[in-house]
Amino acid sequence: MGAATTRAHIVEAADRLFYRQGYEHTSFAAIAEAVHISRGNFYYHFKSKDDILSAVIAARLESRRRMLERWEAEETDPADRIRRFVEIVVTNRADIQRYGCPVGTLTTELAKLGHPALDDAGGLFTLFRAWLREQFTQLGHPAQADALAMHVLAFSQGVATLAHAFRDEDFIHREVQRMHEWLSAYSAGALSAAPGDGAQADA
Amino acid sequence: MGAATTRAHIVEAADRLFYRQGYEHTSFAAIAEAVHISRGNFYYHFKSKDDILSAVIAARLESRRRMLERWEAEETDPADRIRRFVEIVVTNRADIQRYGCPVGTLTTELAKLGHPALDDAGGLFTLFRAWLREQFTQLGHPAQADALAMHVLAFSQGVATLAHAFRDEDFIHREVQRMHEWLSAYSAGALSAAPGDGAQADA
DNA sequence: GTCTATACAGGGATAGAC
DNA sequence: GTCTATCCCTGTATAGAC
Repeated sequence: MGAATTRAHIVEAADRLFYRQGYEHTSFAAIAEAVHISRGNFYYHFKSKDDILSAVIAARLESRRRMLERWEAEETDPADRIRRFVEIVVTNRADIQRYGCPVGTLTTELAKLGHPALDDAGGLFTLFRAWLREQFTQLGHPAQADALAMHVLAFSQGVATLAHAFRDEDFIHREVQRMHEWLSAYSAGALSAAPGDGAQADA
Repeated sequence: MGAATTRAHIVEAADRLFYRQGYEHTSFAAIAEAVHISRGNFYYHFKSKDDILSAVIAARLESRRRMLERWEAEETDPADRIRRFVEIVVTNRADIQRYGCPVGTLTTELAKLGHPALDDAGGLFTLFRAWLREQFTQLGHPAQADALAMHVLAFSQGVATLAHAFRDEDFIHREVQRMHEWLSAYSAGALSAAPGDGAQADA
């Protein structure tokens, strides 16, 4: 097994374990077992546990970037792109109910640990925020775009946290439905019919 | 110093540290330093770290129960009681920006640890959920009361998570304002004017 | 590149003196 | 009730053989 693939396997296994068990709670022994290598061999590929975390965060960032690029290619209407984002909690409902949101839970944990990689992990939130902001701007709401982006992010975090706590799948579907209705007020069709920009669409 | 007060001091310090640093990350040494007792002396008051956690959860439950009872006494209108709940994220904005929501972050951590006290911690969510459900029922929405309660909980979790991640106070105020506007559709005044029950109030 | 053996630190828990 | 001393386990990290 080459070094490159072993390294990739470690990152992959660590990613999954950090998500499911948390970063601090995941030991080298657990990762080693998953990858089928010895503990000592880690240090040929990474110099520390923090180093693995950095690689995991970088991998997640890259993965999410590719996902957003795919959405942009597949959906031409910014409103449809935002709907895609909202649907994440449905698409990933099984994992979310079991482990919560990979972005939110990691950020929260690193913040409590006072871990230096917190800012890097926060980049995941920033990535989604900027992307959503861009979509709302294209929809014709440049002045409120960032606030709207944050609102959609808050939706996803709120749904993920409670779906995780209560293991409630119906709740996810209800909140997504509600979000889609809220979004329809900001889509192109409703916009042309509305006299104002957003204050009214919100009420 | 009597046993009762020492025990209370331990619970108090552990509560604060579990909130700020997380449960697993908080060592006996850290609690001992905060309470100014020796490590060994813990085991006169508690038989294990899990035992301290149980006491902390029980204390939080009792604290929140008293808070809700106070709100019920101070506000006669159920709509005002719900508004009180929504305002939590403003009232506690400093701590929330630094440490997140005490209920959500603890529940998420215990879930990742596979900790047996997870269900007890979930009782905090259940407490708020049942209380909010009761207020919405009194407002005249018995059929949707639970879904509305969950929606308000999701709001608070979403806001807390993002306010924590971005340390953004303006965001908190915007989302609270948005929530108050949404709630106004469910208050007694708007209800009598609306033909339907809730589908419309959401749009 | 991968292994075994091991050093070293930290954390939970116990024993027993005072 | 509180202390000190200590045990034991787990976890990260290193050394060095293969």
